[in-house]
Amino acid sequence: MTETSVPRERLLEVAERLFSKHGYAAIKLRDVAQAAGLHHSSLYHHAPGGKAQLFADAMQRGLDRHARELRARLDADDGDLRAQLRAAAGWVLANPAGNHARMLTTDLPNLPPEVGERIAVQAWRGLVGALAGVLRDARDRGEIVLDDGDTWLVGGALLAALQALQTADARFAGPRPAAHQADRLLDVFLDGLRPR
Amino acid sequence: MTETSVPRERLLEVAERLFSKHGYAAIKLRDVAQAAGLHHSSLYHHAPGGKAQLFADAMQRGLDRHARELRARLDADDGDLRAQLRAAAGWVLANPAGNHARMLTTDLPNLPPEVGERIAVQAWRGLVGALAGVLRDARDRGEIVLDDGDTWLVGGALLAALQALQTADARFAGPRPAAHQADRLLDVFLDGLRPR
DNA sequence: GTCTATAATTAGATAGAC
DNA sequence: GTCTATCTAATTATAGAC
Repeated sequence: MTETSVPRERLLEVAERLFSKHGYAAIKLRDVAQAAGLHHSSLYHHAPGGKAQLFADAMQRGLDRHARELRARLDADDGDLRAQLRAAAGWVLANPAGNHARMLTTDLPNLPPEVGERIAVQAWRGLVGALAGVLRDARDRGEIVLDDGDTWLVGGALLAALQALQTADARFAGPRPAAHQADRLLDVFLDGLRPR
Repeated sequence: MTETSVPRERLLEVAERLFSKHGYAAIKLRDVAQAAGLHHSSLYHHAPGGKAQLFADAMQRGLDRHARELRARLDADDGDLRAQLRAAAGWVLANPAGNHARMLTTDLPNLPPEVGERIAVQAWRGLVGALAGVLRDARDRGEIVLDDGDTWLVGGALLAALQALQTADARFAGPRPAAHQADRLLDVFLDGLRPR
């Protein structure tokens, strides 16, 4: 049983960063190879299936790590929904290149359908599913009111809104730090816009 | 004063549809030309600056139309925030290829900085700004509570959440129609998750 | 595991006829 | 305004030496 190769790990890490930031079509194999300190022909040793397989392997590895990191943050603040959502927001804002909507709609169609489908499910379960889980727990504790059929809907909306905030931050955010805006966003989700 | 050329309009319409759906890097000039019924070399007559200019012209034209359509829907349901937001949701769900976050983060960096910046501002003003406007109006009518500095934040979150819903719909939505889920999402924005 | 060399194809772009 | 023809460079991929 061989250990996981170190160069392969570094290659996948580099590939994940580039593909996540710029998208599948924009990144060329030479870009990945140069960033990893390899000749582009060497990539075919690690990913015999070529660009599509390299992308799939890199994204699977990245999504797995993302899900673990998010889960860890959510579990660390157990018992209070607001603290959990704030932890989730912190995670999103700390991850520079997160654009899972683009991955789903624009990148995955470049892969064989079964592979793309598996990655889409992995992304959805690991990220939206984790948020849906804490929402369900809070509902069970009586903190919030939420139908079982809507936990994924609200979890997805939360993730999308936070990633949009992260995207917009550099260009359009006001003078206040992103973390403060995320807090304000959580206020809206928890208390609503209408006066109480 | 010449009238706007018809073939040019159709070309821009086709280009906007393809670029919006698949992104700048994935669409080749030959794809656009074929869909428009032209030889790819003919594109340089309409966009002498090549692919980047064709993309910029197409997106500017598309964003202008989007802003007008959204504005029309918002103005049609004047006087009630919920009806206005429902109209906005209907517009988002009716537009198959909307992924403005990807355009901002992944597509625009392929353009000259000034051009990309102008399009980014146009997108933000026309879409998020329109939503921020109806939020501000509702605030002034006393329907909701919202700081002036947060109208754009909440407008952006609304747009992102609705587009994410549209994205997720085909693959992960439950049995209920997207319009119903959009309604439920508006409930959360208006009333919050916490019990009242 | 990595490289050199090379093939095969694709893509953006230009010149010039009609 | 559109086409044919052509060019140049980039891109994915493979074969085989080390």
